[in-house]
Formats: sequence, C-alpha cells, structure tokens
Amino acid sequence: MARVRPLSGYPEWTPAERVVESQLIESLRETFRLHGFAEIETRAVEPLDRLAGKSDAAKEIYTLGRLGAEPDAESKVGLHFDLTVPFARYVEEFQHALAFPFKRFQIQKVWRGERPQEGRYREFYQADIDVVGRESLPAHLEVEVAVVMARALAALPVPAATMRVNNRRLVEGFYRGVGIDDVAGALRSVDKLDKIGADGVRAELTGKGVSDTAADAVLELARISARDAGFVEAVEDLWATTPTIDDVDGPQAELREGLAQLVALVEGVNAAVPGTAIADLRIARGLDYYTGSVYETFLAGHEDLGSICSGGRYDSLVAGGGFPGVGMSIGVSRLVSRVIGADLARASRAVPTAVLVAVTDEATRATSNEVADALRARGIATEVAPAAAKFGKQIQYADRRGIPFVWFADSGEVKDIRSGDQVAADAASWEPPAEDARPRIVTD
RNA sequence: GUGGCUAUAGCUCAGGUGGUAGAGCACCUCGUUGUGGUCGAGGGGGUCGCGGGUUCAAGUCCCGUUAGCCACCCCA
Repeated sequence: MARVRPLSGYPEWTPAERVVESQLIESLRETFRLHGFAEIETRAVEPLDRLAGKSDAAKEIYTLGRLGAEPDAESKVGLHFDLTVPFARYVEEFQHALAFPFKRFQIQKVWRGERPQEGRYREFYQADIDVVGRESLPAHLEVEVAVVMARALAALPVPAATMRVNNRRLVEGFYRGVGIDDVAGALRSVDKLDKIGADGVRAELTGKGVSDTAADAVLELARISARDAGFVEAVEDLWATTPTIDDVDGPQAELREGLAQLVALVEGVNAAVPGTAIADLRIARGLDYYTGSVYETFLAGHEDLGSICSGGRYDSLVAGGGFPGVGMSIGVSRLVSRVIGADLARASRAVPTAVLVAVTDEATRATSNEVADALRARGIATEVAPAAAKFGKQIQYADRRGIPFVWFADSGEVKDIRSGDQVAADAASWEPPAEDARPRIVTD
C-alpha cells in the first residue's frame, strides 16, 4: 500500500473547513432563492463532441471510460468543465418543461485539467446564475443578475467585492465607428492590456490592420472608468474628437445604446450594494460570444486571486439561436480557499454537536441516551460520550471538538465548558443559546 | 504544455566538507484514583518520496523517476 499523498488540484477540507465551505454555499443558495432563482443539478458528464465543441478548452477536458472497455474504444463522454455547457444542453432538452424567461442557479463541481496552484484547481465548485429568455430578453435582466451576485457576495464573510463592468454594444459600436472590422480580434488584444501594456496592445492592433488613430482611440477608450454615469461624458468627448467612418449612424446608435445600458447597470448595482460596481471600459473578456454586459469581480485586498465572479450577456445559449441569456459564475472553491487560507473566517466548531452527554458508567449509559434523545427531540444536536472515562477525559473530548456543553445525567446538570458555569437543567426544556445551536462562521 | 524550487516523525522543520537519524508542536501514560485547558515527569512513533550508481560506509555525492509548491499560459 503506497503512502497517501496529496493529489494536486483536488482540494479536500477538514471538517471545520468544510463547515466554512458549506455555509458559504448555503448563503449563496439563500440569496439566489430570495431572488426567485430555481435550483437545478445536471449530470457530471456530457457527450464529448458537445463539450469539445467550444474553442481550445478541449485539451483540459477529462474523459471518462471503463477500465474494462475495449483497448481501442473511444471515450464518448467527459466531465463538464463549466456549468454553462451542461445548462445549454439542459435547456434544449427540457425546454418543453421550462417557463421562460427561466431563472436558474446551479452550484456544482466542475473539472479542468489545468496546472494547479493557489486558487486554481482541477476539481472545484462553481455557482452559476443565468436568466434565459425565449427569442428575447430585456436588458434590465443584465442589471438584475449583477445585483443578485453583488448581494450574494456582500452576504459572505469576505472583504468588499468590486464588480468591473463593461458593455459589448458600446465597445462594438465604438470600434466599428473608428473603422475596425475585426472587433473580436481587437477585443482579444485589449484584453491583454495588463500583460503587454499599452504599447504592446497598440502594436498588436496595428499588426491586425487597425489604423494608428483608431488604435489610439481604442486605448483611450480603455482608459476610461467611473463609479457612476461620469464615463458617458468621457466617451462622448472621445467620440467627438476621433475620426470615424463615413456611414457612422449604425455604430453610433449601437454605442449610445451600450452607453445607456452600462449607465443603468452601474447605477442599478450601486443602488443595491453601494460602491460595488465600476464601469471599466477596458474589461473585454476573451470569450467572443458575449454581446452585451460583461462582468468581472475582484475582492478588495485579494486582487491577486483574479476574478472570483464573472460572466456576461449572450445572444443564444443554444446553437441555432432563440435563447438569449445573461449569466454570472462564482468561483466558489477559489473563494473558499482564500477565506480559509487567509483566515478571513472560520467555523465555531468542527462538529454539529452542541451537547455531549457524559456517561458515568456503562451500566447507566441508557440514562445518558435518554437525556440525549430528549434533547434531540427538540432539535438540539447531541452525542453521548463514547466511553465512561473520567469526567475530565469526557470534558476534554468535548473541548477538542468545540462542543460547548457537557451534560451530567447523574446530577442533572449542564456545564458550559467555555465559562465553566454548571447549572441544574431539565432535558425536556433546556435550550442552548441560539448561536451555539449549530456550527457557525465566525470572523474577527 | 514551459520554467524554477522542494521531498527527513502525524504537522513545521534541523541534520557544514559522507561515519548507522534529531527538535518543537501534536498524541499516549502518570503526577491529579470521576470535572478538562496550565505545569512537571515519562512514553510510542521514521522503508530519510521511489529506483539505480559511486564508496569500506549515503539522509548527505551523482543519474533517473514520481509527487508537491510557485511562476507563465489560461481561466473561477
């Protein structure tokens, strides 16, 4: 038997750490439900052709096969690497049973064969919300999903989140207006701004046939950001001073539409959770299927983690069209690993137990069991000591697990082992303080 | 996929130039014989990641290999 070794990229938690993860997930569920999102769960596997269809992520897909399969048998299924692909399939398959616009949330593990490091895993939880329409989807839903996510993050024991948002219509109108035909290509270059700098981006753009003045304008646009509608004037000014194509009416209309939507987004989110949203016209997002709002979210003081929640508006979830939607995804494991690693929050105890009933001797274990059942009958998590050891040992058993109360059936007394207070109590009516009833998350 | 670093007790790590493995923490017992945490004394624990080579002798030097960590790429 080989020694057990950690497997890189597949995080596992201690019971106390798992409490933190569970409570975070439960908090997200609660916020999503509060806003009317229905939960679904999809299977872990999808047909390979459906998974691999999307871009270059194919290399990262884990395929599934049986050890007993024929040696030359091809794998037909793989583990999903996000929740959007399975959701798209699900919507297509169950459209007869769904009511549109369909608001759903989904919190599940996904798998990617990437090189792991802190905050990057091969197996991790994502929490997705999406709203999908039939044929059309009002733009205000792009505000709604961002508001829900802003609230979901605000409810977690983490520093303030900043949601950097942009709008593809705005960018597309602007780019086309200054004479750029390959908007997607230009966006991919702008996306590298942090990495290669303004000069690098300019070089890439001109290399793709973008004129010098247009490249300058694109870089100027990327410089604009604001926490309120103030960016509109900056964009309008830039637009007014930049040479545009002759037939600019279409692009200009698209630009103005995008501007209005971005204003609504920033103001909407900031009304819900003040200070969260910031319009940042450099936010591009590499994925080219986004057509409206795009979002990236960072935690104050933890920007090195990268985006912990991102997404955007897309024209259709399903190939062939007809299902426009907007969605965002939280990297739950990335978040949890930082919360635990940086000790932003911890569990009040590792076990659910609120009361340990001591056992005086094995002959009277039944009495202790009766006390335990009386407490359990009223929803109080209780366990009975495993051995009739010295009371000191039994108290130590509770202390090591963070169990706050020890019950002595003989004397009918319950002791709060943190304070040492011991009082007479009736198992039929005694209640622990509400905050001790179950493990909870505590912060400093 | 590319590059750098690392691998010794359950955990964190010491072990100049080769000479038969150590500390702290954790764990168990006792002091304290049925009310814990402190303190003191004692104790159990190691194929030194794995394989090969050099040598009288390898945790230590060399080669290979596996795994982990970090960075790049990409993303949650």
